[in-house]
Amino acid sequence: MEYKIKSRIWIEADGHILLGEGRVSLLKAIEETGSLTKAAKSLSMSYKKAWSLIDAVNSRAEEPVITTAVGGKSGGGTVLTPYGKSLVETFETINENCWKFLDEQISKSKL
Amino acid sequence: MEYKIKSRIWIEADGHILLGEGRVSLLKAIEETGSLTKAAKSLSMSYKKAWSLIDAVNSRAEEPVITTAVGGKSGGGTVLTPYGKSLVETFETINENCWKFLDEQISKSKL
DNA sequence: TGTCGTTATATTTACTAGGATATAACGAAT
DNA sequence: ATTCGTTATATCCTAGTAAATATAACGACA
Repeated sequence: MEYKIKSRIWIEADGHILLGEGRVSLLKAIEETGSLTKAAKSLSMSYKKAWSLIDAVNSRAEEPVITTAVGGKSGGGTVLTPYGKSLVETFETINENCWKFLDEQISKSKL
Repeated sequence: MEYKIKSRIWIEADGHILLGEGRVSLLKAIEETGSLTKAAKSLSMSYKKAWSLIDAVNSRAEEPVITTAVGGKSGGGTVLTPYGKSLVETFETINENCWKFLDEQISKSKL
């Protein structure tokens, strides 16, 4: 029986949560599908929840994270801005670095 | 407006959570008060919740984390075992190291 | 102009984690 | 024997969160 160490990180802006693991996977799903509806479905998440998450991110981020289009032949869609992509990218690198760091820490410890 | 990075870590045993921030503060409160009832009160936590948390820790840890006494003049009490103390200590050091590490990471990033 | 799939939002329903409450057992001291 | 404060556990009940449902607005295209 071994102990394992886990972590969750998130980025805060102005005391409110801006970006966590859930929101990052949603943003990535948006990038892949080009639509908030499809992204929500691909994560088995209700549209409402997905929309609230994205709304929270957008209202706290220094720049918009997505651009939305309403209407048109395809009904519209949602795409990530370059700024949104860079947010996702730095989050994921820091997150992976954190995991590695913690694994080192636990193996150094007496447990 | 600045972004800050936060984290929560926890230790798992056998796929189940063993120790997180909440359980650690409870263990510390037990160490200070010598009683599960008083520890729960000092954290404004119901006895039931405190007991369930401690029970979960005890059932997953490799060695007992507390010893309990029932009855007697003072009604009984709960004290941390040396193993419990060492768990708390290593958790807290790793946690603080993690915070420092993440602060470095975010300041290195482009955000 | 009517259709379509999307964004956007409100409202109602269901679920579940936690709080409140009650009670038993225990044993040292008086 | 009685008292006392604690551990330990069961049951009920509430509140806050998430899901389900409904509906409006939009605009390119046929």
